[in-house]
Amino acid sequence: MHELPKAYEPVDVEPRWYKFWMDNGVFQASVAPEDNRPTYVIPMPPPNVTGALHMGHALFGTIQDVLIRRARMQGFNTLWQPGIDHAGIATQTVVERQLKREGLSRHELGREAFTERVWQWKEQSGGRIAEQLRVLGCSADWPRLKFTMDPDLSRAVREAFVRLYEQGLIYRATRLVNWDVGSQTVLSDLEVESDENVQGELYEFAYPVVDADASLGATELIVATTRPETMLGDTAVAVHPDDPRYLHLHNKKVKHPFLDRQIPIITDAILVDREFGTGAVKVTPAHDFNDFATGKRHNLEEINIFTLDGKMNEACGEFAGLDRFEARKAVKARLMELNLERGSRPHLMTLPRSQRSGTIVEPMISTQWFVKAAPLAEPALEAVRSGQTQILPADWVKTYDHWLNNIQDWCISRQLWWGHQIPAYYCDNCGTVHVSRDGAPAACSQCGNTTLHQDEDVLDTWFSSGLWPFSTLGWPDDTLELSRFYPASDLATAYDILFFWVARMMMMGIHFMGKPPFKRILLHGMVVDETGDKMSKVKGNTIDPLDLIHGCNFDEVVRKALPGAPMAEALSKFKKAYPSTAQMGTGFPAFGADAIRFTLCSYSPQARRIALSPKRIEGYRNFCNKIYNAVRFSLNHLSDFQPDAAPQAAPKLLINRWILARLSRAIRECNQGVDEFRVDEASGALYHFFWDELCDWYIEATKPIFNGDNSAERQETLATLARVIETALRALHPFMPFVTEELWQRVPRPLSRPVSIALAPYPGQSEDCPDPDAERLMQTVMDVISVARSVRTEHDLHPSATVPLVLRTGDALLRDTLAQQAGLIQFLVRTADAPEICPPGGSRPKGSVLAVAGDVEVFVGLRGVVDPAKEHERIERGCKKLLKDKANLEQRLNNPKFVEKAPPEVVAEITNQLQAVIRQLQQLEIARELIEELK
RNA sequence: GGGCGGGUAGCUCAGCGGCAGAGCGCUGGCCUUACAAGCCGGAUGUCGCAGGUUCAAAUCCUGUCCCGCCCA
Repeated sequence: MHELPKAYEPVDVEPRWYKFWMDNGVFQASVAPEDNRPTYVIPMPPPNVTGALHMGHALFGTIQDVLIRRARMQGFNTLWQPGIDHAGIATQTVVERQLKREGLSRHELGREAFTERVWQWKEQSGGRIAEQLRVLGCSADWPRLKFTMDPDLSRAVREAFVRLYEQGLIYRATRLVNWDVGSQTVLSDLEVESDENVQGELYEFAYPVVDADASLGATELIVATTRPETMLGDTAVAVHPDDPRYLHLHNKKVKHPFLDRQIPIITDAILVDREFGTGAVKVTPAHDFNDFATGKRHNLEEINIFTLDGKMNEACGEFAGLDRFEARKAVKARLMELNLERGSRPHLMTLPRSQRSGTIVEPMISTQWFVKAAPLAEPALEAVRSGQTQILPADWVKTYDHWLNNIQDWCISRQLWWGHQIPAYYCDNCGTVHVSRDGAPAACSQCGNTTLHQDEDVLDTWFSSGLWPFSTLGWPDDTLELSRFYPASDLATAYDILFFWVARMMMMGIHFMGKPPFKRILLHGMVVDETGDKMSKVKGNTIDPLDLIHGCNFDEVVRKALPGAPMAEALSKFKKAYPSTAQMGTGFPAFGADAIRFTLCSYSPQARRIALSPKRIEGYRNFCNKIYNAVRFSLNHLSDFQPDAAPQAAPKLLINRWILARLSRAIRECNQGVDEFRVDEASGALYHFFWDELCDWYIEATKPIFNGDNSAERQETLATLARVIETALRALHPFMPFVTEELWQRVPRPLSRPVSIALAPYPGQSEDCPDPDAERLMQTVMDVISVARSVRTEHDLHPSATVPLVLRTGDALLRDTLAQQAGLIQFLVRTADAPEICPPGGSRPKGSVLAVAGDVEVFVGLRGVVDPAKEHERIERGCKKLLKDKANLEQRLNNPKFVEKAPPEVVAEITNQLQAVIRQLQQLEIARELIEELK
């Protein structure tokens, strides 16, 4: 085995091990009939086929990989089902844009040729994200990768559609829907986003009243609107029934100024808010959801005024052919000419925008397919209510309930060419609808006509993703996979797709499989920039995770984050979004996948926003290096060690007992953290153990032993070190798969271990060795050492200078312990000789400074090398703090209610603390006297 | 308008009844044979604001002010 370089270089190491895992089939779920291990299953949220890896993917990839790798090591038959989503609108848009560059449109190409083009594009550039997830270390079962348009998944989609149709849960209806003018398709409610507080205007104009009687009041009705152009589709004007201003107009009509139409004045208490605008509302039933409902109440005509691409249609008279925004100007100009304009004022409003195309969504009346949602929602609610499926963090249950309780029917048809074409066929003769799982029927069931055509539309992409947990396992066939891996164990995803995806999987899973699709739903936050802003191309604050893994200079990072912008501007925006990059020179070094992963794990998953700090990644890159060097040190001593040959007796040395106890504790915390979906606590426990305890204390403590001549102690320590290192690497592996595999392969380990750490047992109860006595005693030893070191530093002693040390305590057990650890103390405090350990009282060592560590008086010999003034300062500082503590404790104890009502153990604890403080104050008094002797 | 988060050290965040914590940054010293991507020390807080409950509140309750998200 070759020498390990001095610093860890992830770029050299990572690709090698990924290949090794793939070659050994480490990630593959087992379908062997005789395999009766319990299963652990995670369906991976399928990324869009158009997508490139972004920090959101890195986050879910990391979290799920931690869960799946630990479960795999724990002996579960694990399946992490990977996949890619065909992403209807997004993909179609990408290819249409490509065609546009060639001067073509999809209509010129025709449906078949266009779909062919999309498939070509998919084969070439789609799905690179799967490759990128591998760079991150994700241990999905890649040979099982599914694409939502694969033939088997398409079959599942058809089957689901037909069954729901047959059950009356899918229907076709003419409704007011959200029309995406940009993509020219209908959208579901969820795909419409609201732009809040958009600066608009509230525009007022007058409708002349037909046969007005001026003696009764106004002869015109002034309405206020934010969309003057929709007046071309007005079929009523509504006022509040009780509004005294308009009583004389009830049952009258107004005249449309541009169209040959009289419009009724109606009274409606639901639609009209008397305080808003003029208290009179124009009603456009075909283009506004509230107006649509009003229209239904009053039987109003619905007049469509727009074409599908957002222009005014033939119903608009002189305005026909204008774009909807031009039409607004034109209508206003004409109203002005006719002297009907009555004013305008600024108005903040909310605009509906397409999540996909970004254009303003137009409500339109249209015939579409819908899923009846309420009957599917009820069992999905019940599954969570009953605990069959658990949502973590539980805060989200309320949101889930609220949405499902108020769910609207789901519009599932889309006017796209890329997607699952709706399996509905219309008779060309009589129009009868036939829904069929196996293609067009030979003849119409009603009239016998043999020419039928299939519905042009495709299904909402989320319809197929809703089937994901079982369509990927072979449904509707009764497969081994389905019986073994459904329902899944955990679903982990960012909270933003709770409705889009999670709730729909719940509904579909329960409906088709009879059981909810997962036992737990784990919702985590979204990665945002270091200042808390959403990452976006517009802001120029996106970071490509691969740039963090492989390293990248900022010029290049910024070129990608804000394409086309001037470099200086882009760079300044980027650095503002990530203040900590100011300390990182000209670019990101190659942090490696492990560092990114550990960083993402270090954030609490329940935080809604995960503010990515590059400096934090650097810290965990350093941690990788720390692990690497700790193992490098260990290997210097362990190269010939073989654990199977060594005696397995429990260690006797305090330091060895202590580290095993601390390791146990860290593993317990880690397992508990992962179990509770607190990967931050889990990773934090291991970090703290490895760095602050294993490296800073244990490894240091082994040095005098390895350099000493006590062979029994050496052997015991070698065995313990080997065990601790190997166990710690296994515990860390789910978080940092690469560095742990790289090191584990070199570390002495039992012969029974498998080929890869990824298959080795995860540390757990079987290796638990609690030892609270060792922890307590070692803590005192550590405190003594820390206190002595503090004294040294505070008195400006050079680190290489040695000092005499006397330790006094009344506790005989402690004296024994300290005596046993004398070598360690000598080494870590740098004392001239072994410290002198004795009971309190008697003559004090001359020329010493006294400090206190719990029940131990620590005398550090400083005669002649120290400034008494400094010591005075140190003592005063200590006194001040102790006196404050003393006052605080006394105040509590002097309160009779506290003594009476607080739990006895709390009172005892406070009493003990007070006594300890008093003792320490007494000792500082002595320390003060000792100053004299320093001179 | 309804709902949900958040406001704790200079920054990013844990903690959610019993002595205010971590990482980074800051700072003093050190190339101590695993690691300077390091080691040994140190400083740092009206826990958004105002009330209340409690022996005890960053933590529970009420109100309030900011910030963010979702829904209508």
